Amino acid sequence: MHPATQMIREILDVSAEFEGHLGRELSVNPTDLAAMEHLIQSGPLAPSELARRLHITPPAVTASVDRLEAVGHVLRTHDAGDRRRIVITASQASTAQAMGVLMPMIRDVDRVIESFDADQQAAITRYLDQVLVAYRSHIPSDGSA
Amino acid sequence: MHPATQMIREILDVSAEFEGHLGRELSVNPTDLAAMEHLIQSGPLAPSELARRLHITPPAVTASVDRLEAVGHVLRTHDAGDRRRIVITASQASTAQAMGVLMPMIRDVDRVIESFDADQQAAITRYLDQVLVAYRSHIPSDGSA
DNA sequence: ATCCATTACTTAAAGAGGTGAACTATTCGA
DNA sequence: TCGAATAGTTCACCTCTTTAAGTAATGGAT
Repeated sequence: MHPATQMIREILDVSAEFEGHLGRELSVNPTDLAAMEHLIQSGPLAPSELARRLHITPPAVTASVDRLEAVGHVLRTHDAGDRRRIVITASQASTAQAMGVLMPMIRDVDRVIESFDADQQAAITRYLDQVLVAYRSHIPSDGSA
Repeated sequence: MHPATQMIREILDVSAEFEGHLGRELSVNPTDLAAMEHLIQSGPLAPSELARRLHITPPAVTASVDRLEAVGHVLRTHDAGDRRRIVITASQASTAQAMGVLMPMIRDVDRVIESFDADQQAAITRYLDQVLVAYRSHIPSDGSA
């Protein structure tokens, strides 16, 4: 196995550790953390959308949002137009708290590539893109339809 | 966020999907899959070592090994020298089954870097190494002692 | 040589989180 | 306006995990 391939695997491990750290920081379980990440990344979302993204069922989302709401991490609001619909919003304070952990890490990772010249940066970007392609080619395309 | 940084994040997502695929292939839950991966990667391990690596408690390992043993994925053997100790070994057939999914993916990812010239390969490798360093610098060094 | 503390794993009871099925409220097309 | 569809929730049940207690084996101190 090429050192680069091995390092990608190590990045996966380190990333998992980082998630654990962030989860402890916000005092939430992995599912609730994943929900928070989507809400912070994408803005307010419907429970059904969270269910789709987290690969869990609607009742599990209800439970997750209950937990997050109880500790003030998110807010439930009813959609004005369609009163069946609920919108989940990450609280400002919790978003800031998560950002406080995420941003410095992202900034540092982002900074790494800047120390390479344009040609090297292009190579790195193309490499990552092709790794992504290779990875994806080994995942059966869902088939849930 | 630089495209490269964004792609690393996407690799994390795709990798998670791939894990799901492998788990379905072996018909095991995420915990049991993680155990299998360690056993395949590192060879026979003690339950206590699995507990340490998977960040779960010894009873959870007992349960996991019970499940894996029941479907023939692993074998429990008593250590000859110290009869308190147990050694868990991944079965030959299950290892081959997992390899059948893993190897083609690893091979393809490994192949990606070969299409770059020596200078670019060095840049890619150094980039990944520094990303790893950056990532690690944002993880509190355990502190469980 | 024999205790007693320690180590390694398991069993047991209880808790957290997930799913499928059924329920409630709301919207929308015939 | 009424039946079907949609969105979210409640309910019962199941799986997996943890803490606490139990069992077996080892090993150092006497």
